[in-house]
Amino acid sequence: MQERLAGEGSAPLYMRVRDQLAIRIEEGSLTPNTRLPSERILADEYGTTRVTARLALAQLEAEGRIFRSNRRGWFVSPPRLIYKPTQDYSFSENVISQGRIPATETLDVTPTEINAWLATRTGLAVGDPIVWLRRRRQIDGRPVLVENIYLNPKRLPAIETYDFNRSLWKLLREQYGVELQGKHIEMYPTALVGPQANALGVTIGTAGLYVTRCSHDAEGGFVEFDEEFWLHDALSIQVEVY
Amino acid sequence: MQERLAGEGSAPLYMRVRDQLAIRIEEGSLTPNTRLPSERILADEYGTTRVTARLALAQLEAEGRIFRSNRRGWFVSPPRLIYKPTQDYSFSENVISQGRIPATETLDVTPTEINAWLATRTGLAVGDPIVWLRRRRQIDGRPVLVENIYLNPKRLPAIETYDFNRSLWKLLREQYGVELQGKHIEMYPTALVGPQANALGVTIGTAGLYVTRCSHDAEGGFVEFDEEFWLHDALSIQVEVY
DNA sequence: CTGCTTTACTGGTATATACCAGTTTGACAA
DNA sequence: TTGTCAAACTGGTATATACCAGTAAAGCAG
Repeated sequence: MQERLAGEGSAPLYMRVRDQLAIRIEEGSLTPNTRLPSERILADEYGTTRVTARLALAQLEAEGRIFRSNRRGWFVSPPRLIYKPTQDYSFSENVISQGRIPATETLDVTPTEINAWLATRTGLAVGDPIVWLRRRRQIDGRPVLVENIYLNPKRLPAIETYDFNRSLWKLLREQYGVELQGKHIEMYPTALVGPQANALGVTIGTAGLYVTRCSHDAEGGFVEFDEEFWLHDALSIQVEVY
Repeated sequence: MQERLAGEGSAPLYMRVRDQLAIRIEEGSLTPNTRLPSERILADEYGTTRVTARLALAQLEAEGRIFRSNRRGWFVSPPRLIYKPTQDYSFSENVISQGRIPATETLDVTPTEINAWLATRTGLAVGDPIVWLRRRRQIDGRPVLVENIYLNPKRLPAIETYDFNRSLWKLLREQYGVELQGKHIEMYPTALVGPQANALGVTIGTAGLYVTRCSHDAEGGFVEFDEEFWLHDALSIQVEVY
């Protein structure tokens, strides 16, 4: 190809490449979940090198417009899931209501003990028993979050014997009569590292959103503490205040 | 120096450099707002090249642990500001209550008209008058967000004549008797580009958090629409639900 | 001491190249 | 037709190098 981009705007080359790709996404010639041309081909098309092409791709990734799948290529990001933490309790119902297909996988269920960090979050004492549940959740087949859930076995006896590949919220309500009342939610953007990046199949350091949620029942007793690691391009958060 | 890092864990070199720097931050030999050694010096210290050193730095930046100031160097990030969108109305008061020093600069005040995008957000009609206000806000001298505020001149006559380098929320209450009642908040992680990156003095593409807030008064009338662009490492969001 | 200019230093952008580690595809054998 | 294996291709990591564009410090002139 060797079609060099004009340097009119004097913008950096990698931003001009970014702009060209953004146009191809916006105008619809590249639709959600479509694979982009490979880095080597893009570099050739725009008359530059892989390093610069990767800068342009990293830019679009940071904007949440494309994502990568390990050694498979770059893909156009699907729309963000709208998530209303003050209203939504069920991931699955929320995903379905937006016309998409949810999936949940249980990675691990481990009875363990409260450590210092969990003690300050849950109000329980260090050494108290807790059930640690790890799940991965998908939208349209794409893993978008992993979560660590810590369940209070005093409030939820034999909780570890249930199937977790379904709505936890429904399980708590139907099997234990728990009506979640209060929640404390905290969230901030950060990078996905270690087990979280692995479980989501993304490069270590991919941008993410970290969300924690501590739920209590109607009597104010601690029920569950939830720690979620989302892909940063997968959700949009909405809060209504009255 | 030329002290090459052992490759025991077989982790990539740039991650091992990252780990070394993270330790220096955690143990306190690098404190908030301290400048890190320059990229060239780091590359030399760890026996590698600038490109790899930059990978390590970009990693820590994505995690929100360091930030850069254009051509001045890399610095250790200060703690995140805790922001409770359901409770907090005043940026300044919130910053002060966390023992830090706020500052606000008015960048621009422009009377203009509602466009299609604003119409869907505010409920007003295309062509209706609106006052567009641009501000930059700092914590301890570091610009952490820029905002576009759209004020309803029908509800707030002569609003453009006031000084905006203070709490807008107090201005509305004291001068117009507005008691904000309902808010619709939306937020998602994205990259800072164009005027926003410029105003914050960061590289185009720096990770950010985009927050919009639409406020109504007690009678349900539209008062103001606010669009905020935050540095991604500057805040932690907390929501309480009862 | 003050104010200006020069210089050194910083990160920002870019090229060229190489090898590695998974994924996908296509050829071939059973 | 099915299963296996090799080849081609993908992004991931890394070195070496160069020049540009701002920042900050040193030095000099007044």
